[in-house]
Amino acid sequence: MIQSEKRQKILHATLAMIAEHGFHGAPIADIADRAGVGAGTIYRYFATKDILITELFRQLHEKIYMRLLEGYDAKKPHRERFLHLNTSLLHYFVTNPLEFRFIEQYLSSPYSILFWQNLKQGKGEAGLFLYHRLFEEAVAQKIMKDLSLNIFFALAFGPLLVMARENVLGFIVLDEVLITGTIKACWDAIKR
Amino acid sequence: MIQSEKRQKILHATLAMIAEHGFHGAPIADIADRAGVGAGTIYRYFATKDILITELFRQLHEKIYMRLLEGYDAKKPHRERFLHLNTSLLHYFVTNPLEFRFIEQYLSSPYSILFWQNLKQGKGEAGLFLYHRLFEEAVAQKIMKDLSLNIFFALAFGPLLVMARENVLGFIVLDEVLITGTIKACWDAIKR
Amino acid sequence: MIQSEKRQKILHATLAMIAEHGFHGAPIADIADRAGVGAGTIYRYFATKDILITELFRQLHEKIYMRLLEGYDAKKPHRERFLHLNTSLLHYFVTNPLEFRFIEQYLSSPYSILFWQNLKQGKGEAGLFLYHRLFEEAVAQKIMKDLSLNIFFALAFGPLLVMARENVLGFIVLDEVLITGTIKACWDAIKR
Amino acid sequence: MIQSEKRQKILHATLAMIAEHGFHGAPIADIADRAGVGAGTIYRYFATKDILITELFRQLHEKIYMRLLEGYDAKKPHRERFLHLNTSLLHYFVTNPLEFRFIEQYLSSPYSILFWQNLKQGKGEAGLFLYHRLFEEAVAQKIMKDLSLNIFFALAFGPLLVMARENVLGFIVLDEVLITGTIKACWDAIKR
DNA sequence: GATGAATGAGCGTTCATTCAT
DNA sequence: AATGAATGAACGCTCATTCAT
Repeated sequence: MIQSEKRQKILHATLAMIAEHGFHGAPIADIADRAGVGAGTIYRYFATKDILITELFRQLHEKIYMRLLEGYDAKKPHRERFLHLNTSLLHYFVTNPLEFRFIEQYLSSPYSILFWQNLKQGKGEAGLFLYHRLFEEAVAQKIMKDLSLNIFFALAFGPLLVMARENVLGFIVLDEVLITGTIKACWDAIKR
Repeated sequence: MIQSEKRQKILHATLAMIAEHGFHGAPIADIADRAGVGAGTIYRYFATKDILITELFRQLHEKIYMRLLEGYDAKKPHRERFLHLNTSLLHYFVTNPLEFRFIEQYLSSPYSILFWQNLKQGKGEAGLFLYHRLFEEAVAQKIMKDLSLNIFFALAFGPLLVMARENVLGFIVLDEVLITGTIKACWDAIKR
Repeated sequence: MIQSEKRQKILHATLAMIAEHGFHGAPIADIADRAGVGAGTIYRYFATKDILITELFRQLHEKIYMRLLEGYDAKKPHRERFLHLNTSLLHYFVTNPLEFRFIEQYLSSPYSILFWQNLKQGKGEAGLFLYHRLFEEAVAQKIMKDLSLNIFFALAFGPLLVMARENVLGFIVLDEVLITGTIKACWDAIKR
Repeated sequence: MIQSEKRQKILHATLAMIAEHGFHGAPIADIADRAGVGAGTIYRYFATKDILITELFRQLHEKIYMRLLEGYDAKKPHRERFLHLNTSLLHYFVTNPLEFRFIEQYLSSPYSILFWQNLKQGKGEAGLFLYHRLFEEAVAQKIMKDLSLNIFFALAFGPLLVMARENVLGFIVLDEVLITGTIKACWDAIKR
């Protein structure tokens, strides 16, 4: 097994363990077992458990950002761009429930405070950047309500996160129709 | 100090510790110190740490439900009722940031699985019940879109949770005007 | 309830708890519950738990000694006296299994070291004293083997303790005939 | 140090601590110190303290059984076989006082209930098996008294246990002559 | 005198991290 | 480079003892 493969196995085992059992139920020994490596080996790739977790989040975040960019066309109408982004994101969470469970826990915990701060300071390329531009333009063109960016984020992401959670818990089954329908409703909340 | 006071002190210390430092950073010894009691004392009121945490959530949940009922009038128009509920809730989170931080972490963690299941099975009186009725009526009267309950919950709560988080992290300052404005936008998402 | 009654209740609760659950499984709180008194009350009668246990043993020891004296006639033949003492003792253990369980654990634990030392130094009146005299006389009169006192104790008490244990564990049912028969066999071991 | 050595060091430290200070006075931390290992290390070899103790007893029991078999010849006369077994056992206890102290406490405590039950049900090879056969034959051949097995055990082991205790407490000094003499007296108790 | 709530030292156990192999 | 046995600090929890009522 080459190095980067091993690194990925460790990251994935961490993802699965935390997604399924929470931060509480994910000791390094179990992660190592699940990754098929020795416990000590993990420390050759990640200096501490916290860094492993932070790095896992960073990687997922980047991966999702890349996914959102796929097929995104900054020249299309704002509504269409918005639908594209949110539909992609929700679709991603629905097809990757473990990742969603991890991200959800990460973002709700004190772990994420640094992430949020960096994000708001514009450090690190992020999906938010796309929304940022989209919202600013649309507000200027009076297509969207005259609300602040943070409010738009709330109106745009909030419903999506709750739906992804309901999906992961088995309370709803999200198909393409339902996803599109709901994202359209989100648009209603922000459009003028 | 009378017994129920001490119990409340313990619950509040738990709330504050977990809100500020996460489940990780809240050992019983620290909670006890913060509550001004001995570590052993906590176990006179709560059999295990898990039960303490679960009970804390249950109590907050009940308290918030009561708060939502205040001034709620089932005879008023649906939009007004919706605005009342969501405004009250967001207002509550804004004025009780520690409680929000705790609730957010609790609901994102495996702790909450039981809670969600009970909720969906209608066990325990909950704020959701009010929304339930409200949504069903409004859908029947073609005031709201023809979406499922779970989708409404997502559209109604999602933005609110994100805003409360942004508020607690200091990214936005929510005043009454902003709260009302955003909740009205939420209504746009669900109304026909 | 008068004082001495309460004291007895505490002693009996201690006896029962330790007999049934061992030294491990007998916290003061449980003993207090079983005795029907407050936990603090126990400390008005016994300075520490160790003293309570030691005093319980002392009391049982004295009680049993008194029992052995009943009907004991130093003028009867040695064999008869021996049969009387051992039969009484085994009978006592059979009819008081909790006391036997407690005594057995006490004597096997480091608690008892002091007791043994005192006994050997002749401190405290004890059943052993009767045996002491009996053995010395019988050896002098060539009725018993020419063995040391300690060996006689072993030959006289050893079988009795094992039988009492087998009885308490339900492996044998000891009736009068069996008791007498076995004690007679013990006599065979020590007589010339 | 190889693994099995470390395991043995832990078992021996447990033996010594419990023999000297009782179950009470043998916390894992002290056992670990005495074994020269970290406290956590013990849990790599034994899942719980109870399992450590139970396993220690099991191992001692097996070792002693093996010792009794040494030089045991089922074709020799019953008396000789009996003297061999009991002399070996008492000799073992005299030369291994710590083991005797531990075994004594173990067998008197609630720990041992399971052991007794298994023994009586014939589970696990045990020294008792040898006695079993010996007694049955000797009774059939009218060499021994017509008593039940349990009674024989009492008459055979009882004195031996008391003597071992007196030896360990320093009240008697058992040499070969004394051991043999006493065991012969035990035979008198069971022979016809 | 009697209580039982309160205490905190001390327990058994876990687990992030280290390091000899 | 990789391992996993070893570690011990830190955890959740218990319980003998105290003391305000």
